[in-house]
Amino acid sequence: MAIDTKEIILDTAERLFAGHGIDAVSLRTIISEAGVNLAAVHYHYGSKDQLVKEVFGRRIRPVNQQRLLLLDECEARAGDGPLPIEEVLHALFAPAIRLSHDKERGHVFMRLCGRFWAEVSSKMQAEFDELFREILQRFLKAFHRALPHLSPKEVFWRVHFAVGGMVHTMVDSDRLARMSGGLCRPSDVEETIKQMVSYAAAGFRAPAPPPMSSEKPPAAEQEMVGTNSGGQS
Amino acid sequence: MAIDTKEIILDTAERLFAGHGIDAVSLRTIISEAGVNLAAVHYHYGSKDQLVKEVFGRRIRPVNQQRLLLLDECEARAGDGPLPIEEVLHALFAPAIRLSHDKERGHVFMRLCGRFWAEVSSKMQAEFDELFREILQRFLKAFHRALPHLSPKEVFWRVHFAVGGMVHTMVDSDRLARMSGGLCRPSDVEETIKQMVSYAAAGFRAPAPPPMSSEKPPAAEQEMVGTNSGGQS
DNA sequence: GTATAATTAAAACAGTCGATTGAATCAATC
DNA sequence: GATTGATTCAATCGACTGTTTTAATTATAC
Repeated sequence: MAIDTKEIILDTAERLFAGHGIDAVSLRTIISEAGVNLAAVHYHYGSKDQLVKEVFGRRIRPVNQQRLLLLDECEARAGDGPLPIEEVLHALFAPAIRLSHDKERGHVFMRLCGRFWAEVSSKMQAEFDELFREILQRFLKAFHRALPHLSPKEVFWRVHFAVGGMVHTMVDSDRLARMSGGLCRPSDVEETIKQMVSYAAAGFRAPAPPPMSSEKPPAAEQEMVGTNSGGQS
Repeated sequence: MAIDTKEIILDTAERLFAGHGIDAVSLRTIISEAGVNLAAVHYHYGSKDQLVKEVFGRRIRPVNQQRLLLLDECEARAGDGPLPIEEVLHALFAPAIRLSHDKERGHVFMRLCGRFWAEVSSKMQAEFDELFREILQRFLKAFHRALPHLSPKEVFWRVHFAVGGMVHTMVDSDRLARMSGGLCRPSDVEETIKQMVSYAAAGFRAPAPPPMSSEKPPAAEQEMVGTNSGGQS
């Protein structure tokens, strides 16, 4: 009867997971909302965990592909020169944030992704990490190429903060819109991306905080920023 | 025979919530670990929700008090002059992060706080917001005083990103330590605070992104997508 | 038509959940 | 010692969980 039971389950689960969290949504809530039978979930997906994984994987796979694609293009443009930090950050942020308008229910994905990041069961944590390992490695190198004067430690810290801002935007953008009284409009994707890139780029360019006690002499802080191969402004 | 059943429940719940999440930890897990009776939880706290609220409130109240205290001192030092952005950020970050060393189980609180932020039930969301309303208002004004050239919208966005970095550090610092192969040491509180302040201060000082070519007017909001049962409206 | 497989439906499984009960225990006061 | 109030105990409640089973239905091929 239904157009495609399998897909209806996936769509409904995605919407409910995003709205209320994974643990808070039971299979019965999903099948009730979707108008299908309970056994259909296990018939098509085997278990709730696998359903959860598929709900997430369906969205994140194209996102990560596009991230790598944008990074490839960025590296191609840069040639042997340094990578513009804004472009690297844009390649990291834009595919995830932009998905919120590519699909009609895209804004659902934003909250969904954040939920997964904070709520995924420890059993699935390993698979979850694996989904992002390649992305992390590629972008770590890219950030190092963009800001060679930063030590690997600083790069790790700042990637961490950048991801934090991204995840927080995905999970909590509703609160931002509410608290700002509508001044900030997270539903405006391109504006959101610009804000994220602008803030994170400045954060990445911040001078490294002075070492606490040992190691790392400040050395000559000769900034290599300012001359790149591209003529764009 | 226990020293203080009420407190043992609180401590155990805090530790388990921080480690596995709120929904994932049942009262029976808590009372089993704490060595108390199940009814004791309801006797002392009434319900799981209230236990959750107390677990969080016990830690966050002194943190927010100290935040306001540090902000007061910062404002007193500044007199009528502008507030140093680093000091404002320090007042926001340090009490929460530093708690991780004030108490033995402090690092537990960091993960706990992040869990609450992302996982608190929608029913408790209002009370949760209320806990931070005063803090938000005070710090919004402080940030505006520190960087008067920023529009309120920019301030909101950047507070959002700063909080995101903080929350992410609380939730996911384990992953940072693991992924960086020990290069980053989130257990080093002062170093962590320095990294956070350095990154966020630069982000706050970033030039505002140029306004979009076509500033979206708040025209027609996007309607709910999906098939509904033809409800006329 | 029947045979065969894919899919859906209804019911029950075994387990956990938060919450409640009423009796048992304890400490302090009279 | 008896009384009172606070606390803890074991047992149980009804509801809900993910999962499985078995039967009915549908679609497709013979």
